[in-house]
Amino acid sequence: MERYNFKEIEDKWQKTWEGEKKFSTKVDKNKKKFYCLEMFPYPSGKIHMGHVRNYTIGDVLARYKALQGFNVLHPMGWDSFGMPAENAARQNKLDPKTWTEKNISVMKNQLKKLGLSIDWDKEISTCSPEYYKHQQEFFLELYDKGLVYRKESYVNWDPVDNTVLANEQVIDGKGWRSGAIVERKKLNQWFFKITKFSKELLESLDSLKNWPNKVKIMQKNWIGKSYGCEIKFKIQSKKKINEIKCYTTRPDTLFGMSFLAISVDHPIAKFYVNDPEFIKFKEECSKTGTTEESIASAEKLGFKTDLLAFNPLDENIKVPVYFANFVLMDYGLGAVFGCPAHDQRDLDFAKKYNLKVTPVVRPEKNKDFSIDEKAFTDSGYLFNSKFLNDLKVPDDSINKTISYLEENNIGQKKTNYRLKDWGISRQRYWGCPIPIAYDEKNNPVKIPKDMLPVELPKINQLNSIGNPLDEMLGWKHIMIDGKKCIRETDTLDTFVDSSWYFLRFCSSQNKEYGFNSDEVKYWMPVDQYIGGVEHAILHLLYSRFFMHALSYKSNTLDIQEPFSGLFTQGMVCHETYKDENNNWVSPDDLIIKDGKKVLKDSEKSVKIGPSESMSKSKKNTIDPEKIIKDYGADSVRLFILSDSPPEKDVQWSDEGINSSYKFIQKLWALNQKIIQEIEANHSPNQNNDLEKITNKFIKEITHNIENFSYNKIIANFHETYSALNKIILNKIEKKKLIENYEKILIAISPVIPHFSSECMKMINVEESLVWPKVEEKFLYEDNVKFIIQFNGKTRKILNSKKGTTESLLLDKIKEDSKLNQYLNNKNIQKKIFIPNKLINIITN
RNA sequence: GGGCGAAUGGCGGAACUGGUAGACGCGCACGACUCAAAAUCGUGUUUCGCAAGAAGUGAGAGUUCGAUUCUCUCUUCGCCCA
Repeated sequence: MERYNFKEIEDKWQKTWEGEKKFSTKVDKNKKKFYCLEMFPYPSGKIHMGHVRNYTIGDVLARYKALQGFNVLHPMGWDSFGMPAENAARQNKLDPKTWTEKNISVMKNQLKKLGLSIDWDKEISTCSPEYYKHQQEFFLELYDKGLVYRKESYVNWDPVDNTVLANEQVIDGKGWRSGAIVERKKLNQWFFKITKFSKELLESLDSLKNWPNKVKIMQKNWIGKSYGCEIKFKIQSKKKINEIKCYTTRPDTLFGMSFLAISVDHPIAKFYVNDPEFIKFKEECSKTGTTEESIASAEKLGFKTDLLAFNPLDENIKVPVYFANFVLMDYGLGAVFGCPAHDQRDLDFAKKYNLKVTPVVRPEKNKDFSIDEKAFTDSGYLFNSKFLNDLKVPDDSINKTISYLEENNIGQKKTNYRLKDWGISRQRYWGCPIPIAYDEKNNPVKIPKDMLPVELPKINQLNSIGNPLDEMLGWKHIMIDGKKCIRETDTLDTFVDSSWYFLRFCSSQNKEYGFNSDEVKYWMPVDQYIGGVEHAILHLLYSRFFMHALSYKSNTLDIQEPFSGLFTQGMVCHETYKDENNNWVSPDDLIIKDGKKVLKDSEKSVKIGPSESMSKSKKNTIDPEKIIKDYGADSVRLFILSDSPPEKDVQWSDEGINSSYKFIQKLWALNQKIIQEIEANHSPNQNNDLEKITNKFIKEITHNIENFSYNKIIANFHETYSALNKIILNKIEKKKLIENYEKILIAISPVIPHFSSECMKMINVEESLVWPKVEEKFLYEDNVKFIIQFNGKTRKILNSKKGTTESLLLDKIKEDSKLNQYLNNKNIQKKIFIPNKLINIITN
């Protein structure tokens, strides 16, 4: 028998689909829409197994929804601005544009070989001027709405490469390339006012019913709403400083206050700018990075001022005021009061500077309590706190203290968010230019609409130092309304590019504006968004913000939430290998000899390590293109779904892909048998289970696709294959066989579309296909399996008619030679009977 | 340190609202075909036991006629935040 020639058949169907534009979609208001979107890839060079998994999961859903009659939008694009292109360009001395475009064309070809049902007519690339032109318009639109502003802010500065580093380029406080210690440096930068929507972004999370709970919790924590209090502290000073305001979530610990700590960027720092000691201290502070983590783990440092702060609850108590490196100006008010007994950071600080440690919360009333090395942060009762003593911590104590502070006009209840405004300036070449220039007084001027897009100037070679746009004088200097201006040379964070691409897909060719509002109204929101959980916070939050911001004060757009459904898939893992010198070894360099994996060249054995997420550094990657070439796209699709539930990690294995390949060959053999049976043209005959098998299969597979239980779909495939194989030679009537086989082929088509199309062609199924309905009548069972339990232990399964009564079942049990033993010489104390399911007899 | 989640054969994993634990796949063993091997097909495969049977879902308790599923405590691991 002829083997299944996947190469020829897959190629044929991919060409057919492309030729007839099978997957191109248009707005059709008579049809219900379904917007299926997977996170678009960064064109890094080649697709990897993570992409294969992501896009296969999405493709199964898109094809299934299309068969169900939905008008499906399933587009693809390229997140094509970003640092890897710049790094590659510096290394290989070429233009990032050339590098990126080459990668896109390679990867697009690879994706096409997977047989995805993508509407390539809607393809977009964020680095093309047709795309980022509209992004620049949006920027100016948000600028007009007051949602964009400029301020001085810290960046990670690499003093050797003279460049700004992203947080992930800072490794252990050092620059990833130069190894130099990273400094904090202040630069003028652009921000999106995401904090304006803190409340909305938090509250509308509840409306996202089809999001994983864990992602919603992560976003909630990131936004970080807290209830607290702003407190005024009177200051004793020879300078013109009367008071300092602090924000705190723990006003109830005020009697434990032993110092006040303020940020070096706090307004009162201006009184110290000429103090050489302070300047030195500020420089010292700039040596820690900008991430919360690096600030938290750095040694706590303070600079003692000549100021004293009064405790607002008892003016006889005065405490010193310090500038401290762990207080940031952009959280709260840039000033906090220190209560060492109940905050570990404050305790470390107090120990270093010999400050008083007064405990004010103790776990039990009327018991001695003191603080040693560890701050006490649990709940308990207040003490050492005069009129607040014995209040229950935290609820009573915080509320009562706030009431007292408000009544006495010392403090005010306030809600605070951890979320900070989104810094969007990047001192890089390969990004979307910010459509702003500065006049001679350095005031920002919008680039007029008719001068958009601000195109990135062509560049021949990137230097390793600084931002190349700074050097492009011809580009930088422009005239706006007859005035000499200088362009902004920073580019936008690439997260901006991906914050609205899903809108662009709705009308990707629209020239006038970023999208057409009619088309957006029809397609949006994305019904199912699929991608890695690593984007659970930033990308998803930024996209949500962008929708809120575009809808804000808009009469054309009123969609707040871009993604009504979200699915986060797991990673693809592979075993790791090391040679005798502990160097990573690629699976491609191994062969199997005597059942053991050995090095191809030397035949030396390797150490097999744990299965880990595929990465170039551990050399445990598998190239999808090679696998598709060897096994075919359908086999790859089948395997990538089969072993694990999609939300969990999956182990790639040679045995696994091989088994999928063999399964398709078996299906092909079955197909040949079926064709022969159809040609045999059997006359009608009773008594076979074909309809039952078909309908059971459709019922299960429908349920499993709806629930993202894709691994169980593959199990359904195997079960159905075995069942069919058993009955197929039972001389089934031609018409019935074709009808059922067609349904089965449609049901497997979302996973293995090429194979299914080929088989359908062989039985001449050509009309437009519809997902089959389950016919319950074929699933009706006369007999039910009754579970017979004695004292809770299952002893036998009895087949009996549906609706068998308790007493009838009991009779059957008494007749059964094995079961009646359990009743001999026993009294029945109790019987639990569940109709058509179970009887449990309790005896003594 | 905080939040979230997970733990089931040699391995990946099934078990819908509590009701036959181990579907399906991998691996392994045996058998058929073959001079032989590969491929293919068939049978078996939680553990102990020849068997009848007993034990068994990370550990310990609890609720229940009945718990992988619900509650509590603990252990280990993963992810996110710090």
